[in-house]
Amino acid sequence: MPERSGGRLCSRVTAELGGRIVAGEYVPDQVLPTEADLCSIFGVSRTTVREAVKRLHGKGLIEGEPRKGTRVLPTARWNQFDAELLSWRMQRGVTAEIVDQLYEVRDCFEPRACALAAVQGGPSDKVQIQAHFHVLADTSLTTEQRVAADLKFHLAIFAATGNLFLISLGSAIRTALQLSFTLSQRRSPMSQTEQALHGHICRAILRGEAEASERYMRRLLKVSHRAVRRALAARTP
Amino acid sequence: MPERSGGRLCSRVTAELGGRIVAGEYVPDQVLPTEADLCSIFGVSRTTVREAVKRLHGKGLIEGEPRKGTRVLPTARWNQFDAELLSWRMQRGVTAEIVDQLYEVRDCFEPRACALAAVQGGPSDKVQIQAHFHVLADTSLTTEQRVAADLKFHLAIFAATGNLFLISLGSAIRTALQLSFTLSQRRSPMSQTEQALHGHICRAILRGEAEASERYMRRLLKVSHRAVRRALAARTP
DNA sequence: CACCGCCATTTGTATGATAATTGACGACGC
DNA sequence: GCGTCGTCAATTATCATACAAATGGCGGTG
Repeated sequence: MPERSGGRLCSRVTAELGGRIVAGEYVPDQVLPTEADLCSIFGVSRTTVREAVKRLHGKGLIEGEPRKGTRVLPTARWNQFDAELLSWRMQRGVTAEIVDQLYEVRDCFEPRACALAAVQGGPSDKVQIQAHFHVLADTSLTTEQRVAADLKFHLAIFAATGNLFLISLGSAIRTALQLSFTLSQRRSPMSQTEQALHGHICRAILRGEAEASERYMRRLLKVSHRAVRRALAARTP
Repeated sequence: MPERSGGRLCSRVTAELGGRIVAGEYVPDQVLPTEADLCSIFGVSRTTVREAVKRLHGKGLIEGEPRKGTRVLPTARWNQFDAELLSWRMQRGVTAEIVDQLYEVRDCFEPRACALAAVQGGPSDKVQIQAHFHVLADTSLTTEQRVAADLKFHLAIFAATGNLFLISLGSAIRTALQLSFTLSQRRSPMSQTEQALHGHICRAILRGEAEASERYMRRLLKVSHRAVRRALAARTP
């Protein structure tokens, strides 16, 4: 029985059940114990189980039909960009595969987001980006604080695009990155190269230079990806 | 009382409430009637309301705390790529803004997905892509059937990448495109240009030509975007 | 052997009650 | 007068129970 404290009971059950599903304990198509069984498994009432199940249904993980039971949906129907789902996946082991796929995705849209921010971002958006960069460059802060600033820097770029989809995508990425940084041993202070690239990106966006910001972001992602992979590889063996 | 038939009661309430939120009837931060009020508004029991609320919670639309009530979260925390959420947004009016942002995102991902499919896709993946293209090219079928094949063609490309995030993205896009096609008056038979571009993409992927497939997909998206915009503009005035 | 109808199982919905959380207000002491 | 503390009330969270609806299987019957 997971007696992890904090948070609502329903949330804990949701996380437990969701975690087991993403861990492959219950595989797509069919399965999942009946609600009554889940009650005894988790030691909670049917109401609570049901609400957890509904939350997972809302994320596209499962689907229920009377008499036939509640079955796990194929992974293609899961909302892989859901922040909670991502966090469950990464807490059950940050594999190189997840990280690689994540950077693949980031490489698709972050450079473009830079270009959009440079062209379409308003002055207030750009000031935000700059502000977060300044925190990032402040060497007197703790690593943790600078990691937070790093995330906010990237989120501010998304916000500047004004594209709801990209903004939402940013939130998901935020969760993933935060975990990948934290779990992969809070990599040593950001390299000089990454530091410098952040600066280049920031300035390019402020000046409205779309292509330059795009290029710099591509390079940053390449460098960052390598760093995360190294940190990950150094942990597992 | 929305007496729309079909589907479970809980699903209807979820769609109604979710629809009202995305329509801006309840704005972010604060508000939302108490559960008891929602019961009388929708004419259902508290159990049902609660399960609908939990589903929306799972999508990141709302958050509840005892005594403080249930409040709408800022749009940045919504899972914009959730298929249901997208469908609610588009059913309440497919604005040019949504379509534009959607194509912006597609332009980020789909060309890259083509390149990945060309390089990393296995033989069976590629056969699938080809099969859907052949349906698409069959002029003897109904428009509806070919629209379906069009969607499947794009989904097959995502599937061939093997990247879970991209595959999930495809599902969301699928919903959006289906609606945008349907609502925007099922545009006249796909233009010759689009037809030809699908063929170019298909062949380039089968041959493993990453850059070529990427280029063709970019052109297809450009053409398709214009077509949808035209269809949309012709409907509203 | 084939067809029909009843029964058991499982999710869906309803109802009522109790716990837990937290904001608001008022009483008390300094 | 002012601050601190306790009580109250409102609202979600959780529990227990019951009934409805759907569906697959089982057994009865011709």
